[in-house]
Amino acid sequence: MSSSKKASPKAPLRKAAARKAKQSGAAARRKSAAPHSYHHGDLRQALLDATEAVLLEKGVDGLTLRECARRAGVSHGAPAHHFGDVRGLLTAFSTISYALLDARMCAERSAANPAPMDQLIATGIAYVEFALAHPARFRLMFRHERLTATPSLLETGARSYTHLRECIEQIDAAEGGDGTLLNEKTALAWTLVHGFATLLLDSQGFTLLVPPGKAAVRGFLDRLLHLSSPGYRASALPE
Amino acid sequence: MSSSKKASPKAPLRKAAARKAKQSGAAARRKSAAPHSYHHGDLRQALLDATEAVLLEKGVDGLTLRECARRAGVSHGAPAHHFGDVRGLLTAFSTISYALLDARMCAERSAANPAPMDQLIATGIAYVEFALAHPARFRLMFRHERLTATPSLLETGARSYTHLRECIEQIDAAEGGDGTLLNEKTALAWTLVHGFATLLLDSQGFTLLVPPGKAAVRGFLDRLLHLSSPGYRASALPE
DNA sequence: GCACCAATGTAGACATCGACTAGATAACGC
DNA sequence: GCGTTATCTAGTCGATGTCTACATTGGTGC
Repeated sequence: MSSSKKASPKAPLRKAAARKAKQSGAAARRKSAAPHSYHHGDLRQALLDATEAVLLEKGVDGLTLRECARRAGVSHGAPAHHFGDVRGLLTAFSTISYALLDARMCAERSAANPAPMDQLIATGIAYVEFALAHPARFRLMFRHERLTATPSLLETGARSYTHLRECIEQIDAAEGGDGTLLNEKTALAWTLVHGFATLLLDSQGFTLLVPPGKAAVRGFLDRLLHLSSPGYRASALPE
Repeated sequence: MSSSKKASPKAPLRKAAARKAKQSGAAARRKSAAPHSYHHGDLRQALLDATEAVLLEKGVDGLTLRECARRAGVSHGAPAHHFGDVRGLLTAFSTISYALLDARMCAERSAANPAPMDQLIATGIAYVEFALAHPARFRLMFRHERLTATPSLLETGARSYTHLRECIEQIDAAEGGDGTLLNEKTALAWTLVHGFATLLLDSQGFTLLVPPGKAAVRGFLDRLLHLSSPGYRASALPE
């Protein structure tokens, strides 16, 4: 609080609340060493961090631009210089979220058995577990009314489809398929993982059907995805 | 406009906009024959009608209590007497929407072949076609942050699950099943129809995979649901 | 060094929103 | 008729998104 800087007549509102959130992180990120400089230093990232926090606490509908600005310790007008309007902030946040989902899928596929079906299972599990780990993030990613379809959003958003498509094609090739019905099979796999994730998040009735626990959810989805792959039909259900 | 009633000093704002929306309908619904009575007569229904119109035009996020009041031709505070707050209005609207979905499912099942699998197909098609016919309605039904979990909402909302469950049980019985895995099978069918409907509404990438046209969508979903029913696996995919 | 400029942040204004309140009006039971 | 209750109006409040004018800063060119 003992600032060596000159006392501004307007007394900028860089309050304690700003550093309370990400004390060392946000402060260290600033270009200038002064703790109360007029310029934030990395407001863009601070606003994205605040968005994540607000999204966690209050959901998509509870998020406001002014609240994010408050948490970042800046005035309510500051975000406009980085994101334009609230749609810009949410679009940037969604783009990052899609990239996180892509990274999660890549990691799960790398860790999984290279067999085509195991790759599909890993991809689907990554999709569902991402949704369960980041519910508000996942919901926002499909709220087009509050997003702007920028090229980078569309490109990043298409990657999850690409992962599924690759797995389906590998399965088809491994089974000696002729490449027909790839659209249908991809749509089926996508429908399964998306419907599963969405219902787990948004339908309490559905969760009663699915055994609780992460491992059980994995097993359940595993069975669903096996069902959706023709080559594995015979061993899909024990009945 | 030539009102026989005494001129109120406060000049109520029952403007032309009110009757422009549902001229004969709303006016005829009023208990009193006076076109400009202080009391609306059926404001509750008029607000629900306005909600549907706004939902169609501007989506769930664009819906405003004051806008609904304007379209119904009443002051912004009037809706509170019928729905409490905006959550009350949306909850009532969602409850009606769930009832419409239930009615649609009942109708499709009645019109379909009584064979268990055909019953499931009909139910699933009703689910998806309802979502496509009433996108904003369908999206609102799963936006729990803006709804209140009233008993009637929960009860009405559970009916679509009941339909699916009944079909799955019938299929299991027809196949001489032992009743095991009913939860899994119901979850699978629900996942399919919900994921399919949700992706068709919220993912432009997904729609590219599905052949356009109502009949094609029906056929596509038909195949997906056949896939999900073990007894029909052998004839599911031509490959 | 230094003046200038674009980027960044502050502060205030405005229209609109949801919610609340007090009071006006109408409908209904007695 | 009369009182009670339901319904509706109008005003208010705090909060929000967006816009504008202005302040501050860091860097660029000279």
